[in-house]
Amino acid sequence: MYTIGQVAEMFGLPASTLRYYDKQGLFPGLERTSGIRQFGDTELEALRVIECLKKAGMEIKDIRLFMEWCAEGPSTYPQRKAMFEERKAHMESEIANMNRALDMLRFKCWYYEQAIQDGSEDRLEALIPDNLPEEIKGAYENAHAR
Amino acid sequence: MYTIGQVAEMFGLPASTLRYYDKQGLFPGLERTSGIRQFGDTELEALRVIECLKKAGMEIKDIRLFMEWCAEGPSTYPQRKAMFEERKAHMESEIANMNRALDMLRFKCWYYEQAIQDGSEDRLEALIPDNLPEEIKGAYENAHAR
DNA sequence: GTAATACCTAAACCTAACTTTAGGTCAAGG
DNA sequence: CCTTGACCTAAAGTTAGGTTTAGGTATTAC
Repeated sequence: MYTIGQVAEMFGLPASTLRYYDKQGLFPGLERTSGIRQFGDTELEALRVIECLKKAGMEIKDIRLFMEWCAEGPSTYPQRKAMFEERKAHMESEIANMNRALDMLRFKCWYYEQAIQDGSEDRLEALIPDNLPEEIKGAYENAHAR
Repeated sequence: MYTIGQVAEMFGLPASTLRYYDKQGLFPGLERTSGIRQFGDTELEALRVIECLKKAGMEIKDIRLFMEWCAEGPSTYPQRKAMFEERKAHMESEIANMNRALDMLRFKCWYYEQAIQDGSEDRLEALIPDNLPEEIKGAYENAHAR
């Protein structure tokens, strides 16, 4: 069993954030002795899952729902699975989107590199979009695909 | 030249957002005739860039900085390039992070699939982490790597 | 015994990025 | 004329996810 301060240290989070998560219902079974929170293995695992789900773009209220399902037992396996499947699909499309934005950035980096060498953008503008060098053509097309 | 309503329609954004962007200085050269905003090609291209930079996680105030540099001419090519390079690095690490979270999700989906078939998590817990099937081992290890 | 820590709460505050509201101008249509 | 619709502004409101503050308790250190 750990105190809030120890857990804060372990996860590199301020204690206030852990209190906030608790208040939002993210630790449904969290116990206390004389008012003081006792974090056990269940809560540490919950925190690991919370970190993942936050990276996956999930809101606190949905994470709470998941934690409640966990506390309810095997009858909620299907809901939990469905939630993860939905998140997985959402994230895959998010990553695809970000890769497109990244291609735009790659193109812009190349573009300014050329502009710096040339001293202006004029020569460059004549190259776009039909006379781009091979090295950057893919990124350009990917970034501008609708 | 387009009115704010036309641009809003073209980009699928509310006009209030375009006014907000303008107020934040995202269209430094935007002209008006008798008070009414006139969006030209420069502004449409700016909006495309804004959409990209927002996906790249950039804040409005940094996007404004970029737009100001564009308005200043060739002397700011190096700053602009540096900004894109920094964003590119940031995004690459973001995407790597998200891929780790995605592996955790893949593992969880598999896990609940098994739990539903078994009716409980008990058999499953005995498999983790050393007796996982090959198909999911990679995702598990990737998701739990520090 | 008293001072420093670590914990607790409720409630106010914060930030970003919008959105909504309230009130006003102007041109076209009936 | 007068109403409808598209534009304008400033300012207030909204949401999420915390963070900070103010005040209180309980344990340990000197």
